[in-house]
Amino acid sequence: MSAYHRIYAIVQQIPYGQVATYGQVAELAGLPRRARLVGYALFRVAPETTVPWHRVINAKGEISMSPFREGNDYLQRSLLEAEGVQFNQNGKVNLRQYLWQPNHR
DNA sequence: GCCATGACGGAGC
DNA sequence: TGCTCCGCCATGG
Repeated sequence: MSAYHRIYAIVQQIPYGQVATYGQVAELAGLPRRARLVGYALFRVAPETTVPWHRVINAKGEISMSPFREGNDYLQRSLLEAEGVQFNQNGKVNLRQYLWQPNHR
């Protein structure tokens, strides 16, 4: 089983209306300090799976932009807003409010 | 099998 | 408060 597969398994557990950070997903997947791999993994699978990739954002509470995404980053924001996640003026979400807390169910 | 890459994170200035 | 730099390492060519 590849590291990517485990990452996807974790992402699928993120509840509707909540978000998780790359580092958090990496840790839960048993891959501490490999946040970059999480982002890379999602980049490679995004268009082909039902994984809620849009619920994964960076530690700052922002959507990670990349020229390779060609606008998918904006789509991500729309999908989150559709789930009730609110963004502030700086394009950030309040992690204290929306961050997924596995322990807390 | 070697090498560049990359949706990050966090320390340092 | 904000920008830069560096460590991390699986994947693909």
